[in-house]
Amino acid sequence: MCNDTIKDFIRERVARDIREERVSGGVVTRFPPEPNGYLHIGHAKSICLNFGIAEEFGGITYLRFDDTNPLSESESYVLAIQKDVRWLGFDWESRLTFASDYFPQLYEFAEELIKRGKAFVCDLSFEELQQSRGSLVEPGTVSPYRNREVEENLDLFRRMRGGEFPTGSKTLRAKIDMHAANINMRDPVLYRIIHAPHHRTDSNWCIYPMYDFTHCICDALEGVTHSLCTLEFADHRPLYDWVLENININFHPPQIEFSRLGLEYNVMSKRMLSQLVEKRYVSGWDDPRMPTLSGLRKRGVPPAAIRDFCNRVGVTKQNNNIETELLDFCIRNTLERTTRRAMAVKQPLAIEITNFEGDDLLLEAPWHPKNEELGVRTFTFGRTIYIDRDDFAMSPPPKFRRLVLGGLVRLRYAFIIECLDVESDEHGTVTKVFAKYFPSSKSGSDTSGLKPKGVIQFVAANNALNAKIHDYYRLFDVPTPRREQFEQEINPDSHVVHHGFVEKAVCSVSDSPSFQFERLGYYFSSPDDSPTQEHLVFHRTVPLSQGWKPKG
RNA sequence: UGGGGUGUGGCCAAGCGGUAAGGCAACGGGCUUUGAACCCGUCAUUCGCAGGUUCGAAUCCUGCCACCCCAGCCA
Repeated sequence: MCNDTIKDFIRERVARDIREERVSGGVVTRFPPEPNGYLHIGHAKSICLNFGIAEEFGGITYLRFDDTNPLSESESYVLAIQKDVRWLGFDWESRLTFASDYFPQLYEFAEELIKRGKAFVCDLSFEELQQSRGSLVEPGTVSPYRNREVEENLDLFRRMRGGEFPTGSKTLRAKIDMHAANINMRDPVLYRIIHAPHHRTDSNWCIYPMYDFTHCICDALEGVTHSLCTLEFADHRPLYDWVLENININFHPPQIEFSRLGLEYNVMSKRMLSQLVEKRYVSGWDDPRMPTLSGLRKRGVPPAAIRDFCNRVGVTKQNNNIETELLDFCIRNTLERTTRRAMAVKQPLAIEITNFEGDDLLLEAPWHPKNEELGVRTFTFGRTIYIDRDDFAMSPPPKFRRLVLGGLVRLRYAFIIECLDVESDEHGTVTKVFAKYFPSSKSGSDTSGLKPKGVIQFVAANNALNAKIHDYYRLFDVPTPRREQFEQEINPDSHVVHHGFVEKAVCSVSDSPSFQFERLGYYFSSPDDSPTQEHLVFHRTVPLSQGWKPKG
């Protein structure tokens, strides 16, 4: 974690507001997700910002669901989102709210607007409204219903609420300016008719308020001192302010925008993410390749790593596309000190130790090379052992420091071996290696005087447990997948499964699902995976950083 | 041809008129029974471009250029 005091333009603003006594009752922020999808790492940036600021300045944060559209929202998302926020490490305590909690008040404010002649009921169809809105360069045209009397508007609006009109047949619109350069100000829709049950209010309502009308009022009612949102809402700020200025409400939060998080080789749009799920490119919202919080969790990414990441990327208004290396760094950095080491082979290659006779030897190694508190584990060495295919080469590339025919290598925490011979199949693929070991070279008490160039991990046949090892790679082939063709840019090799072995000792650990398989990476045994008799299951959280790449 | 936002090294990002922080990546070296971790060191004469103001500009002014967002009864 970086311990430096975080500083960005929003925190500076908050600090200044406090200093100049503009926030009398303490800082209040909110995280306002719509329950129509799962949270992703971009949301984490917003969560860390909102909850982080409240923590730092002694304030409070609401978790408020922006549930004004019953057509796309549901209870299951509400639950999933709460789980993710909690997992990330934040607590809203008693401050769980829903925009739908405020439907009665919102309705009253709408009537107030009508009574003040600031809103009218419009009968324009969807297409007509779209037509009359104008374009980016042409002003809109005024609705023929704009001049209805207050009484008529009130009557119509009440009947809309009463369920007299079909879905989509009428809207309540703000009376602002059809000539406004900002399209959001061209008499925007405030309420629409939707005859559909809502996950919280069931069928109590058939009219639902729009985001622009709802969000600012909810912020004000909750006393939000700093309403933080992403840049695409900057154009909505004049409307946010207009609504609050035209109703009788005694609080007016400032809206402050920052840029959303971009992560290379990923997509962050809810639409694209749900496409990946629906079209089965991934196994679900929690697929370990997804940038969702549930996906990251399933991959074994610790929440602290995500928080660290969010703090490191900063908060500005610049468009950004963060390299995945930074996230990987944060993950390794938080896992490094506390994660047990173990040995595993992904693609087993058998070695017969020709000069080994009798029962396996019992050996010992620390769970962590530096953190002694983690203690030690035992494992065995015997006549048959497995190493990774990658750690043996008949024709090694330059600077290869592993096992070669006639060469020496150190088996991690065990002995030095020398490769004597190999056995190959008809394709020339090595199927078995014959080697001799040097009894005097035992780790910790080596008197052999031999100096092998490299060290590789191994698992003795008698100490091996079957393991299904999932390796994950980037989901996309390109740094910035394009909305129009992202399906063609999916990396077909983003998921590789190996049937390998891990040392038995991993089963004796119950307090942590994460291991660093030495020289391979950090792996995670997900509690979601149903345990089977045949094999253990591990997901690669992140590979180790590579100091040497084969093939140069 | 409208409105809003942004331009500092490969990716982020400080900088708020006094002579370019930091992180990641990369590269070089040390250490090493994980080619990991760890430790050293290198990495912007220059801040989108062009003018101007000033003793002095990434910071102020003017003009240009580039990129992102906006025409849901989505949020």
